[in-house]
Amino acid sequence: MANNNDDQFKKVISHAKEYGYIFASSEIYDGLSAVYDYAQNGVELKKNIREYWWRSMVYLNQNIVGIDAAILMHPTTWKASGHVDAFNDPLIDNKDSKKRYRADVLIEDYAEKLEQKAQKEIDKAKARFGDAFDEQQFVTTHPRVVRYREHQREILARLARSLEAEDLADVKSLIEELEISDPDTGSKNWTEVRQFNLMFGTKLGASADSATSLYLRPETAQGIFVNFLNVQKTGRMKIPFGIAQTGKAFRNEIVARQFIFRMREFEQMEMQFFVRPGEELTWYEHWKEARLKWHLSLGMGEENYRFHDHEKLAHYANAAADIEFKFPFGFKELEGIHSRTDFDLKAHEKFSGKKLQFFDPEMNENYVPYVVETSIGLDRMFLAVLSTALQEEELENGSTRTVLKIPSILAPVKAAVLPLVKKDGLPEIAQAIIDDLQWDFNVAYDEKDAVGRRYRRQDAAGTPFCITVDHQTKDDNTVTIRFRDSMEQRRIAISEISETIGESISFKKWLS
RNA sequence: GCGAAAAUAGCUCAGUUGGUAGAGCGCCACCUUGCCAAGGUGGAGGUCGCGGGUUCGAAUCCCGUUUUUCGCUCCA
Repeated sequence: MANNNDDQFKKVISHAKEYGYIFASSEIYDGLSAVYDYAQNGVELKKNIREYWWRSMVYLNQNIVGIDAAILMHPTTWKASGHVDAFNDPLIDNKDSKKRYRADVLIEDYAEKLEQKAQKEIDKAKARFGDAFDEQQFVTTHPRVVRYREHQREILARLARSLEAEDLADVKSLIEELEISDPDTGSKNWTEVRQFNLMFGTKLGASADSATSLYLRPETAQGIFVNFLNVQKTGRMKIPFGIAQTGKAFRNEIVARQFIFRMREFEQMEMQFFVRPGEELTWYEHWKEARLKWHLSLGMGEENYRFHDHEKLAHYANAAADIEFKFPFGFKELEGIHSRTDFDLKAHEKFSGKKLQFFDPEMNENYVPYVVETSIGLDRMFLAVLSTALQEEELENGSTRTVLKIPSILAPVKAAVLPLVKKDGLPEIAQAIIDDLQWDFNVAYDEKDAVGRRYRRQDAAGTPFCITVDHQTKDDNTVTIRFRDSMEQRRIAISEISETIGESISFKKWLS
């Protein structure tokens, strides 16, 4: 089972390369870890997914508008968002158990144990003295309690000092002095402490000494939050309303793997929906449902999706769920729907000193809106489509067919126009058909090899329609249209081609 | 970052005890006059991931290194 899935995943990866969807970045230099390029077909599929999302979110919701914020943002943004703290971890490995821990957490846990010991003494005394117990006096005089607490304070103070000064050697020393061991195995054989910063740093300004340190954004959401008031004012938006954005984000993952599932440079499609405080959970449920409906509209199988509600919530959220998709390597997060409360806007108010509030005429008051976020990984969506679409079919005649059943609205090339033979004027007719279709659709031409083989070639590339020009075309201006998924063929007039394709890739048909 | 496995043509892979780099598919040209792949002829494409070493001689043995896959770890 696992092997089958591995095989399927390998096939997806090599098919992605062979048919011009995904290449490893800088391949001639042996590639770059966890960075990939979208190739000639990949760029079309990605663009089509983005557009399918954008139309659904922005065009079909009169109270949602889009923006495209810069990747570079003022550095204080990341202090306010919490990324500077939360994305910056001092990590240490145990050489024996091969386990990795956060060094600061190990030390904090040790300090916590001291506090527990002190608490134990207090509880003991409390039990002994009953009502006569003076806790205030006890904790300041009892030698063991005083010692535990003092020691704890010293440790935490030193940890804070070391982290502040980025003195990782001292953090290591602290672990050694305290004889902290691996919680699992008891080993004290530690590596050096290393700082892992998940944000990519860069410099603004050409000369090194005057340059400002910046980060490449680790999420697109903050570009929306800092523009909240601009959009609200200039767009005359009334709560509830949303701001949508697609764009690149960057994370220096410790381990980035599984093809394009986890990349260091990736693209998000996010929408932040601003609501009245207290109404956020209603909207949270609304967007959970709406987003799942969007996924299901593509017809990739209801059984391939499931919700995963978060039990452990991030510091800013009061409800969170993932839409998980069944990738070749199992169910994994594809999209997140988070109720982010007023955390982000409040934080930006605090750090910027600017009010980020909405005057609600119905309630006649100002407030900081609550936020419900939908955030989907475009690259993950791409992988979901590609891995589900790739199928090998056993045909009645015993042969197998490799076919990419990409939903036609997302397919990179909508139709291939094929002259049955490359003479007798058929190529010229085919070319004339292309000249007409290419105004509305991305179409391809192929005259090489037997037409059956060309069909298979287009199947493997994911093209939903083949238009074949034959000798009869010269007599009555009809062609054969052949459908990728059913392999069915139908005779239609040249004048009907555009309408037939157009109908099958109509947003209205797919999204309503 | 640790551990394990791997890296040979566009793809999938073979390559014997170290002795002149191969197959299938794909690609290109021409022929075959063709409606569901795999007819014929010809052709292009690889300093075997990279760098050292051992050897008369290295894809093959040794060391290092890079990348990939899987596991651990982390994950807003």
